[in-house]
Amino acid sequence: MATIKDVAKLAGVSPATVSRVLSSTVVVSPKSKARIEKAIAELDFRPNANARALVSKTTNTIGVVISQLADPFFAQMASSIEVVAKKRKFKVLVSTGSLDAHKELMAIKSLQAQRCEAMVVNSKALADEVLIDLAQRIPGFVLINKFIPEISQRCVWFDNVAGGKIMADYIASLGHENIVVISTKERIYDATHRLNGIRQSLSEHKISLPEQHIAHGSPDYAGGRAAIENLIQQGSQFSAVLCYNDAMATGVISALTDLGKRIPEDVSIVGFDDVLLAKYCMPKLSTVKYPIDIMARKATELALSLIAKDYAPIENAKDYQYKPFLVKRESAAKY
Amino acid sequence: MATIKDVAKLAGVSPATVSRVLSSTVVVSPKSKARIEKAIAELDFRPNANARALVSKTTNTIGVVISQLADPFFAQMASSIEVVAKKRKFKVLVSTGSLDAHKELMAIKSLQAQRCEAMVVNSKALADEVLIDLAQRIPGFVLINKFIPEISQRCVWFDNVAGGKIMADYIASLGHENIVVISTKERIYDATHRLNGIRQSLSEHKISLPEQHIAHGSPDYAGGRAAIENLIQQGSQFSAVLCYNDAMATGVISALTDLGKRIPEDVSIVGFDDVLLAKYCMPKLSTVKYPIDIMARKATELALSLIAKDYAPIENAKDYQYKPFLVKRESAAKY
DNA sequence: TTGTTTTGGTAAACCGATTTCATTCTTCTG
DNA sequence: CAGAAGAATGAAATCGGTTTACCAAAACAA
Repeated sequence: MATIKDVAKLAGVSPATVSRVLSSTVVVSPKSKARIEKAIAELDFRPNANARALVSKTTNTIGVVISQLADPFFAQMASSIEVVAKKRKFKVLVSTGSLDAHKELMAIKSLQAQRCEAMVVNSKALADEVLIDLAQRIPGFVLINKFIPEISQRCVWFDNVAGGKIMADYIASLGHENIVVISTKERIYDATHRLNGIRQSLSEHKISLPEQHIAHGSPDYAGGRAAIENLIQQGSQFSAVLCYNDAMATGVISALTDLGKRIPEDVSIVGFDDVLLAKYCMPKLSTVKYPIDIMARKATELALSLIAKDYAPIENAKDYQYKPFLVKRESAAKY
Repeated sequence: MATIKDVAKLAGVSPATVSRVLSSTVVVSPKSKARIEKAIAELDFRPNANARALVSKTTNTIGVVISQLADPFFAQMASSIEVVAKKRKFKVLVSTGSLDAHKELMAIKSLQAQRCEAMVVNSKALADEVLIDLAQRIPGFVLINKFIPEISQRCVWFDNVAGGKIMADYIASLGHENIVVISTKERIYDATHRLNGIRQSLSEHKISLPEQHIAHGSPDYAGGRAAIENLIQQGSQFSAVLCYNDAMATGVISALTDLGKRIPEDVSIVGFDDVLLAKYCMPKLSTVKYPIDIMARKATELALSLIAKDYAPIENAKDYQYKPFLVKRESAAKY
């Protein structure tokens, strides 16, 4: 691939002049400019981004850390980040961290080695102290799924407790009293927060939630199926199922319809997240909205603004909390 | 951030020696090595990937070009690429090209500027000649959704015609004779190929497919709904619907159930792709499998092997064609 | 002891851009 | 027309690593 020197030679000028027309900061005589542009086109010259990064000390790159891309929820997140980044002429480096603290840290360090100036990270496994340390080291570091007081201005987060409350409030308001919860152990923060919200709401409504009414599974279709089947096998009676997420809810629906139950006539089901799936499945899923697209956009803008030269920390250091809301569709009905 | 010189100074050696312990190619005396490693840890030194790329002329980066990340189909593709790349210690740069030829080209050029050595591209809009030219310029360039004879060894592709045939054969074998097709104009290659396959199959079965039995829409839930509603409004009679993809099929299901039709008792529906959704929706979608995960893995391995120093073009230059197969679930039944 | 290897390490060039500083060439002013 | 001011350009330093060529000290052989 041609270098700036090749272009300079072909155009009969010095590399400095070529650089000038590339950045168009200083005036270059029209005739040199024309010759240089011709040479650039002729050689299909494309300035080496690495060389540029080295001298300018900026890469225009944003790093994204998520546990996995295939999950529609994370795909939506990555997509929103990419859209905002592209608008600001930033490139997007994606790195997955699975659910392992070490891998997550490696993913972040790799992005650091690339000199990504901004990072949006969804950390499932790293300890708060590590994240705090990272945030202090990396100017454009933004967390997208949790709130840590020490770095509150870097946190775009979702109120999972409120989400749990909303789903339980809803199902209680429909008159259900025998409720089971399908949770997960894989996304421990989110899951326990949601569960706490559910517990809080149910105790307010004087509805009991015995431990054996809580089942766990992987946070997907199969996990939902398995968990509800377990519950049924051990003889639990229920008229409503509160699920950790929409994918699990579809698993529950499928398991229950296989058993001849009608939804929502026999059993009401509430999901969580409101991914595309929720709108498409049958019956359409009543669920709790997790506005991940808006949050991801916000997180990206925040990360990008943190590294802007004119950035000044906001006086009333606030965090960016997003609230859930109920999306009523067809999977839940009066008892 | 600390540089190699800082480390060298702290450890009391020259940068060259530090570089040696980093790459561990040459032996360094145990005591210098220990001091250097201590200095690296102390300074939290992370070698600048851009500087490395500049001198070593390799970035260990693979670029991914897709039209959009949010679509589960593409998310799966990106995910599979990322998994293989990570295994080979490659970073992943994602760039979306929408459906616009110019934007696609810009996306690719941006990846070139980054000096990505490998690229997996799903091109919806670029002309074949442009792609051929690109493939010849970029050693690790692999196309993932189309076959171009001139660069057949760089094409990982899917036989859409066969896919169309399979779905039509299936529906014909079930005894349906009044068939409508929900297609799209947005993904013109895939769509026309699938349609050709359908036409071929139906004519073999002596089933007619009048033009007014083909409706178009955006390749998603809403597009499927709109298209089938159009068809109904203009009075088409049918017992089976062949859809461009699963998302459209769910739209069709939803529109038809809203009208009181039962699926598959009243109308049979066949989707395409077999994304997660197909398994989750109700009724579960009978569909044609597009093994995008396997294909994406293959494409990535191909791209990576193309740039390996020991790469030798395969003698019997072959392409990498993948075949569809039918996934029978619940949305189609005997007429 | 002297000569030859081997080992461990350094200095300096280089990768491909940007940028500062100096220089040359114009053009304008008095 | 001399001199000053301004416009256009080039030479060279720099960014942070890697690598080559080379050197000194230690180890070994004769």
